[in-house]
Amino acid sequence: MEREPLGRVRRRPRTQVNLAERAYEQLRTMAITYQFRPLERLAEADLVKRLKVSRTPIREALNRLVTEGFLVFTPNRGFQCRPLDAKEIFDLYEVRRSLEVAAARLAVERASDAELEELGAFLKTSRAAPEGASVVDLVGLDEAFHERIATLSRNGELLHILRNINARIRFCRWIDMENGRRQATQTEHAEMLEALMARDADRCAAAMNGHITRRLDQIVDVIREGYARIYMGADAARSRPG
Amino acid sequence: MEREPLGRVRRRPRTQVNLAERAYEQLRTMAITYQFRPLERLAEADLVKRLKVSRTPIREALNRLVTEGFLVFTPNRGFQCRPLDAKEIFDLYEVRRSLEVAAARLAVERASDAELEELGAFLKTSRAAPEGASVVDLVGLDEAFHERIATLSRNGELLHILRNINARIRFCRWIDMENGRRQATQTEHAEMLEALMARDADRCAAAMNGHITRRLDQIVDVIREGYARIYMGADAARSRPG
DNA sequence: GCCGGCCGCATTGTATACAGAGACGTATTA
DNA sequence: TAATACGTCTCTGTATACAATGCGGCCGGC
Repeated sequence: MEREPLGRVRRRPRTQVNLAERAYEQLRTMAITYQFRPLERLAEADLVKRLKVSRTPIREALNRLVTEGFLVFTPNRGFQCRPLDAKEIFDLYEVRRSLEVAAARLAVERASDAELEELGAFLKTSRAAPEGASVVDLVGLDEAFHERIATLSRNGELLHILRNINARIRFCRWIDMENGRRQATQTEHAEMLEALMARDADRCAAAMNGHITRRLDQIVDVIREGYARIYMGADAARSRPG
Repeated sequence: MEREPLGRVRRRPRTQVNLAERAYEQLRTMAITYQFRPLERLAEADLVKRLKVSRTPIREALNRLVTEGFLVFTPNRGFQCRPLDAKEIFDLYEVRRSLEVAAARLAVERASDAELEELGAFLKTSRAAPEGASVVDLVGLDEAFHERIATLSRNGELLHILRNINARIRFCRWIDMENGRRQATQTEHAEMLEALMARDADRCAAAMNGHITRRLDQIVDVIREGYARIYMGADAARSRPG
């Protein structure tokens, strides 16, 4: 009866994408940045009010975040923010190391020369990021470099797992980057690129291994700092007192 | 009014565990064994009838299986069985290899002598499994050996990821094991144990690497066989025509 | 006869109602 | 005063109703 001519925009703006998907992305961001306090209980009714959708999509999103390791779940008690656990972060770094070392070796075999050129170009532009760039941006560039190598490994499953791990340890990487890691990161990335271009798998794997192991060695300090941030204020994850 | 003395069993058997959890386990088993045809659409209404629970717990289970890689999901079209994809299985084997090699190295460092003794005992009893043992049982023993090493790496995240991968490639391992892999498996496991006990990380890593790489080399054939099984009948995954 | 659009049905997406479990406070008793 | 038991209340678990989407069949036009 009130049909419209084709090509017209739909009357109601329409969600256009799942409410569950949107809820997932919002909650995921909050979890990554520790906007929930560790072990804080996430009452579904509260989230209904905050996200303005019903419990169904919210539960769907929460469940997904549990299987991805961002939240924990107890039957009949609901969902909680995961604790910031030193052992867990340590384990994740260790897994990340083994995956990225493998990715480096595979990339040496499988990446084309053109792709390595492009990786070099990316490294160059990222070096050009301003001195005062935010840690969020710097970690973004760092992650991007590593994920590019993983992409060049031509192993989709490896990349997928690595992305999940990266999201889970991102908070710690922000803190680590604040401690003036930028210079060392750049140098070590350059070494990896060189090894890739030289098609030297052993050298590339060793560079990657050392690169990540050095971060791993400082986890305990980073975690301690992380606790301070989380309990200092909601936005502590993002900004550094200037 | 009808209260009971302590220590008595509850009157109603009670579900005792989430319907969602049970639905998850049932559907997961079906997915692992390819009781759904690749790309078969899983209509929620059908599953309601089959599992005798409402759509809510079923959707929860299905969503979980998507994030774990057992199903695929398309918005407004629902859930499908994942395709049996050679590249995906290949990638999973590659990831598995890198994780298990890392686990082997870590286990060399971290496992106690007593734990290695126990691993040896396990290997001995598994060797005693009868000649006519089912492939399901044999693969179970194989997986158990590998997961024990992962446990000895003391890295919970690594173990968790490995378990997921094992479930996703289990179907292929059944087929591989049918092709008379038992003897080689036993020998190679023994070699790994020896290297562990000698506390020789390089040798242990090399043994693990070779062990898994040999399986990887045959993936294509295994997948071809897998397709035949899936399309031959529901129970094809389990039994081998004598 | 073939192509395109329209309509109806089947299926998914979301909200909500209701039931059950657990937590907390209070009152009662030893 | 302390411990316990009970009742209430909040929150989660599940079912179901309703909305919206997409697919397939049917009809009409070319």
